[in-house]
Amino acid sequence: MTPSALSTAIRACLRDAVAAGDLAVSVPEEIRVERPRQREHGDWATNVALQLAKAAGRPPREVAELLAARLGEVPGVKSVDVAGPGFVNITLDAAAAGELARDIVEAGSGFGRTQGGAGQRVNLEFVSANPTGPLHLGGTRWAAVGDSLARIIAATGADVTREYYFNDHGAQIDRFARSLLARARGQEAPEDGYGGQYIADIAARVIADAAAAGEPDPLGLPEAEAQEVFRARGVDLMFDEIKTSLHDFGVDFDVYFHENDVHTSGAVDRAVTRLRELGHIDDADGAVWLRSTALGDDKDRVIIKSDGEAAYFAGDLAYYLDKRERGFDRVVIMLGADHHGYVGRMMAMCAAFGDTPRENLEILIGQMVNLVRDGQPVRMAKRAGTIVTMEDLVDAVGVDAARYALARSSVDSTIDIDLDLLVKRSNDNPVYYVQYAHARISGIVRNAGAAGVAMADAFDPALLDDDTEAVLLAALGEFPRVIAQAAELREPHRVARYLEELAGRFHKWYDTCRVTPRGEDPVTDTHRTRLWLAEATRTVLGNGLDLLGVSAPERM
RNA sequence: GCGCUCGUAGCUCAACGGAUAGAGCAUUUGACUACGGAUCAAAAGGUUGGGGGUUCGAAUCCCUCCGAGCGCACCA
Repeated sequence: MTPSALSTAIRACLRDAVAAGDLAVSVPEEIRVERPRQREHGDWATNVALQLAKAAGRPPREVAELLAARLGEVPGVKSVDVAGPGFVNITLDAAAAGELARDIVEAGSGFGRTQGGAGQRVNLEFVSANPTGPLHLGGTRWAAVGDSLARIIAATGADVTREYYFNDHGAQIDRFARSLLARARGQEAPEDGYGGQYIADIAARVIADAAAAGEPDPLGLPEAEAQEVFRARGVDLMFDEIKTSLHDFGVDFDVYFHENDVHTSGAVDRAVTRLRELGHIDDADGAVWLRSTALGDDKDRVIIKSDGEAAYFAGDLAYYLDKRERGFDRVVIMLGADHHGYVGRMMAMCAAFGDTPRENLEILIGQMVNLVRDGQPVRMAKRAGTIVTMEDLVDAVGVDAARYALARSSVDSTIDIDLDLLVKRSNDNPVYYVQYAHARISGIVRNAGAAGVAMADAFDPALLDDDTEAVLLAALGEFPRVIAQAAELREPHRVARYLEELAGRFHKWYDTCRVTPRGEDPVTDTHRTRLWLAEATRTVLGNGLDLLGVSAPERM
């Protein structure tokens, strides 16, 4: 019996109680069924009695008793207990619980997918790092978390587009170009420019590419033209490098949106016109302003500067409108904590367009990644060239370990990465624990074939009566809800944490229950049925790892 | 000064407002005739930064103080 089936049964019991006049409350639409922390409390528990007690005007325990009496009659329910202030603890028949193993195997890669997000069109923007240098650890975190989140939201039936806002317009790109040019001439990076080996590499490639194409040496051009060559070619090379790094990291975007486009296409003008019609524009001091204070922002924002140039924020306006016009009803943007100051104006903009903040536009703020060496924080600086890049991290621990380590923590917490420690003791990463469980089951399945244990010969869920099996089955049954919750809360780390727990349940079960007979012992239906459970576990581990963009190895 | 985010075991981190706050690493002790020991069993480790409040119940919500990070441009 699945948690959702149990939840439905509980609702039916409560309605019966109301119909019989035993209880005077309105039955909630959704009843939470959760796994108790303590195993002794049964397979599942609900606190619905505690929640209904006040409305019913009865002590919680009395409501719980009413529910327990009816629930005990439901087929598949073995026993029901009332505990503590009014929790209802439920234990299922082994057979009813064990059916889940077959359901999972039959659902295969589809197990865990739901339809709660069906019909939603979600645009998820993440990374969006400027093409002035390679991706650093912060961008790497958003790549891992954002891509996983995209997979998770898609698993709830929503249509998800991954998008990268490519900032190829403005002053920092000019600084990047000047830095390249300076390096190509053998000079120091400008005061406000960028340093590091990659600048030298790219500068050299710009010159080499020009020579290969039979173009004049950029260094021989007049200053402005030379800088333009280094700007255009340098940005392209840098961006290709970023794309390649992301691809190697298992992250591919559906749309790379160029900031330049909103400025050249007239999109900014259209957005301003629209806002003017809606009455949110002020003209003052020769500039055009969004009157965002009226919509909750700290201060009004300049859109068009008094020199006639569009402010950076103008691009945001046009870009948001563009996403909405492309049909996305949910625009989600992941930003680092250093950009949290944008939230106010972005939400005000959303409201100005007549949309609903936090519904049509969501901004997820993630905390920073600190680089640590010998227990001491190391500051990363592009100019000094002391950045640790995505490729450094991947070189140190590999894609799987890197993605997992970054995705298993809530983005609300800053995380510390000690590269030296990771290289030395890469087995610290819990990803190996989860992957090992998957590989171990794969080994079992290989051995089972050789030992003559075949799933096709039998499936008798009542034989899954060991305590470790009840615990494992309960964990397996939670998978769809874990995904749904991770999607709803935008918290991919829940999937990782769940997998660690599931792997733990599996390892404990493995220690207690054999799938293939020992020595010359005969093959029984118990072995065959356990093979179903092993396969079900492997399915869920594999599906879960896939949501994190981590491989599920058959051997390690 | 104002604002946002955060403060949980020695370390890195979990915990829809729920029961005795949990894992991993590190430490200590067991299980190697092992379906893969990258495992399992057990011990130890906490006033959830301090103090108030809300309620059947608070790490979680509210107030306040302390501490940390990050923001507060007609820069991008």
